[in-house]
Parts: sequence; C-alpha cells; structure tokens
Amino acid sequence: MKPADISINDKSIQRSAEIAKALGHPARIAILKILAQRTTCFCGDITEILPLAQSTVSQHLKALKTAGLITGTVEGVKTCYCLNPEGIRELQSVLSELSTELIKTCC
Amino acid sequence: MKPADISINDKSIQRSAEIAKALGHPARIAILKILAQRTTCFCGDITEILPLAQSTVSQHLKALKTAGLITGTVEGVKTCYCLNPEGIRELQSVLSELSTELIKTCC
DNA sequence: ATTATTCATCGTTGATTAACGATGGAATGT
DNA sequence: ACATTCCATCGTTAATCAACGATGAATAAT
Repeated sequence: MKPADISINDKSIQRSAEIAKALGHPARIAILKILAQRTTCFCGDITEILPLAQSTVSQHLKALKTAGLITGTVEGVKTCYCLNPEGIRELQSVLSELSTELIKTCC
Repeated sequence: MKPADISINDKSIQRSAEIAKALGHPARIAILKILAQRTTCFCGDITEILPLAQSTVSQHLKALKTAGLITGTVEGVKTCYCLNPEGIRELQSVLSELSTELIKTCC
C-alpha cells in the first residue's frame, strides 16, 4: 500500500480537527458529559453545575452546536440541549479511526 | 449508579481536553499521520510536505510534544520526531472512553 | 399589563494561537 | 577554520478564544 498523500486540506483531516477542537476545552467536555448523563434533554442549568457565567456557558454550547455535536431546540422560554446522535457517532468514528491509524505504527 | 459529579477541574477531563486541543488543528493531525506513515523515525522534512514555514511546523511539533503525543530526539544536526507510543495509547483510551460514554445516551 | 425567567447576543478585555521571517547555536562537511 | 545545514527560538502581527457583565427578546406567571 502506497503511502497516501497527506494534506492539510484533506476534508477528513479538517473535520477531525474541527471535532477535536470542539473537545479542546474542559468546559465543553464537561458539558457533553452532563448532557450524556441526563436521559432527558437538558437546558441551561449547566450554569448551575459549572462555575461559569451564563454567557460563557452559552458560548460553549454554541461552539458545540456549530461543531455538530449537540442540538438545541427552543422550548418556550427555555432551550433544550441534547447530544446530537449523528455528531457523536461521527466523533466516535472519526477519532477511533484516527487513533487506530496512529497506534498501528510506532517507532 | 449515581450520576457522577462532573467538574471542570476533573483531572481526566483536563487531560482529555489537552489531548483534544493538540489534535485541534489540521496541521497537527497531518503531522501525526505523517509520523505514523513512516516506520522509521522522522525529522523535519515535514516542512516539505506541508505548505507551512519551517518555524510554523516547528511550533506545531512543539505543541504535540508538550501534549505528550510525540517525542523528539536530537540526532546530530537533525531532530528525529516519532509518535510517542505511550501518548498515542493514552489518546486512544481517553478518546474512546469519552466517546463510548457519550454514545451510550442520547435524547 | 406588568413582572419575572431564560438565554442568546453584544461589547469588552486579556490571553492564547497561528503564521511568518530573522537570528543564531550546534553539528557536519570541506 | 569556514561554510552549510537543520531547526529551535525570538519578535511580530493578526486572528481567535475565553471570560464576564449588560442588554434585550421571548415566553410564562401574576
């Protein structure tokens, strides 16, 4: 098997980096875990769990949503955030693929 | 099982975020893949593969090294970079753990 | 109609990142 | 001894991020 070209502009690399970037802050990982803990959807009392201002939490939620890892649906005055199954599956596949690829060879 | 406390200061969350952050740039993922492709150790002609200045590549290498994902050993005038098996294994375990945890529940 | 609640967005600040060229130390080759 | 090569580091610039408080829109509650 020939060594595949590796380019910064590779779509899959781009996407992996995007997902990893979204995970690249403790608050955002914590948020994902919180969302995973509640079977039911969840809204903004994340603010009560994390030691962060409401606006900061909202910002992190936005980042996660932009990366496709969560969804947010307005329910009256509240907003219900949930893990986005599709995004999480993508996270799973993309990252496991990457780590298998890396772990296969070492010096 | 009670819902575990989730804290931004959790060591494991911190470490996961650190690793994810290191992966959070296309150039760094590309570098890891390049290192994985060469069975033998590798040094700085990454610069020839990626469309980035030598100093920029060096910066990214430093970031990966700081995160514990690669090692760099000076060999004469060159520096040989390799995947750090320990770090890569950690990457693997940390991220797969996280994604299983997330994928388990969805709304 | 007024008030209270929830949260997204704005504006701000300081910190960090990404990129580059330039410099210079260390080893190798002549 | 000198030139060359490799690369880490410095200094710089522009951009992005992380955090906050303030504002304001939308809905729900009185």
